Amino acid sequence: MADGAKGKTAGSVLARVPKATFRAHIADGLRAAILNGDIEPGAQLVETVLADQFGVSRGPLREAMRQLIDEGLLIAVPYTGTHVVGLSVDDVREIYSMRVTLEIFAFEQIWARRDQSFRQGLVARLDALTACIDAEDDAASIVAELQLHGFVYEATGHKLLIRTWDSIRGRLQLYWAAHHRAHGIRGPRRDGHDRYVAMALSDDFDALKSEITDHMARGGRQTEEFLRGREARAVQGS
Amino acid sequence: MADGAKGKTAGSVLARVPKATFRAHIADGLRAAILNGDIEPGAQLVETVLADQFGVSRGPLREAMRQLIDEGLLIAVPYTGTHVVGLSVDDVREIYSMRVTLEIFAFEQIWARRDQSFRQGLVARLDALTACIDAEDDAASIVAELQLHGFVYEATGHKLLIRTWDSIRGRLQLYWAAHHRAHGIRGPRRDGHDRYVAMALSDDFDALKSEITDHMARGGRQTEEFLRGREARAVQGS
DNA sequence: ACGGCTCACATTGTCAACAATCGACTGTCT
DNA sequence: AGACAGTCGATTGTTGACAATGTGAGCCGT
Repeated sequence: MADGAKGKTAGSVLARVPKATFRAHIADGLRAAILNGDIEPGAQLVETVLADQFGVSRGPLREAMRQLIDEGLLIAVPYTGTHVVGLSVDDVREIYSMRVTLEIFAFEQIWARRDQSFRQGLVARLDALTACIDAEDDAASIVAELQLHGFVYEATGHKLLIRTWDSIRGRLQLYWAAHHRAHGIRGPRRDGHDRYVAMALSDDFDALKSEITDHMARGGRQTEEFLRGREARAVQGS
Repeated sequence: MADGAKGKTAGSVLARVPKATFRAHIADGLRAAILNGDIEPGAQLVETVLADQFGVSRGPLREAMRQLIDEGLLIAVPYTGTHVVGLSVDDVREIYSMRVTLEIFAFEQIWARRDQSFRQGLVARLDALTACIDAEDDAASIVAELQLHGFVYEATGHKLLIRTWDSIRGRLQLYWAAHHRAHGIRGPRRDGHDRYVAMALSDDFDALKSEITDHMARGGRQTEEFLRGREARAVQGS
């Protein structure tokens, strides 16, 4: 609609001024604290305490919490309390089974449209992930792996799919982060993702499908085993 | 208070006491108003006005609005305004393409576990839908169709999948409701769903898959055409 | 000693007032 | 006449106080 836009020199790089609104800022901070493990799964969150901690009133904090509830990281019961979501084997199974379907769907969407920039982007993110793994930086590896997979979703341009991925990513990161804190090294080995990317750039869609299925099965199994061990320990410790 | 109710005969059916909290109540009311067409797509929502209208303060209303934003029914830009989401052809394409994938996934999950109660539930919802169509009650038909498909998702017990369906259902209902208001009769004919259910109860998974694909293609095309006509009219009218 | 009741505390839900920001209008300068 | 700066109204963002609700401890009666 008549944007006129004459100049606007290089709009892309400097578009990120703080942009205001506490809500988003707080939500980011809280999310980071949860995924970082500063607040552990199952812990109760009290609005007044957090409000003080963030130095804001309860209003914006409330809205931030509600956003995290929608992301599936928090659970609230009225007039009673709000807790960080707990870790459960069932959830992991659901997340990984869903990822298989969604990721294959993503590749269906983009398969015929894979261009140079897609290939380059994918390889770049694989390199970044590999670098993090080689540097043995687990936290960075988790982020890099999420970005590798996230790039595929983004590339489809399918807004609804991206939304859905966003709603899963948080929980996935929560599990990985917990795994990382417990065992140190977590991520799949390098070659796992090498094969994944190779298939993604190949012309054999069926091979990619089974690679995704295997990839997820491996990841899911690994995470499940970690959780089962954790549960066993919890029972023992109680 | 302290109802003490030792008896509580039949705990399952009466679990739904009002349960308090304005937020949910307002969210329901607002959602209904939007889907009903009382507030039309693209319209601006002003917090103060709605707060008066609902007879509550801006606090709870704000949270209800934020919930609808997460459901994809509203769009807010900070300090500026909140609008009901507009109707777009791209969105419809995305929704229907996603539905194909999700619904096939749902049947994959439940295929081997289809028991008597599943079959009965499915048929019951088909009958309900058929009755609404025969009665030419479009509004009820829309709800019934959503419940038919929703039943499949629910039956999987896959919480994440159900969540995802919930996040799509609102938008889908928005489009159908708009279509209904514009053209009166909207829904696919009876036999479309008859075949769908027949396949869902058969033992031929591949046949079901193609039926779902066709089913969605028909629905998507129909909705798309409606939207294109609407856009053309809008351009003409402007 | 056990079950039920009451009461106080902790926490969330709700409200009305205040501040920050955006968009458009208007008046002025070139 | 055109463009820019300043200002005004509208709307959302934020705040602190107050009300409703759920939970657990302690008390009383049996």
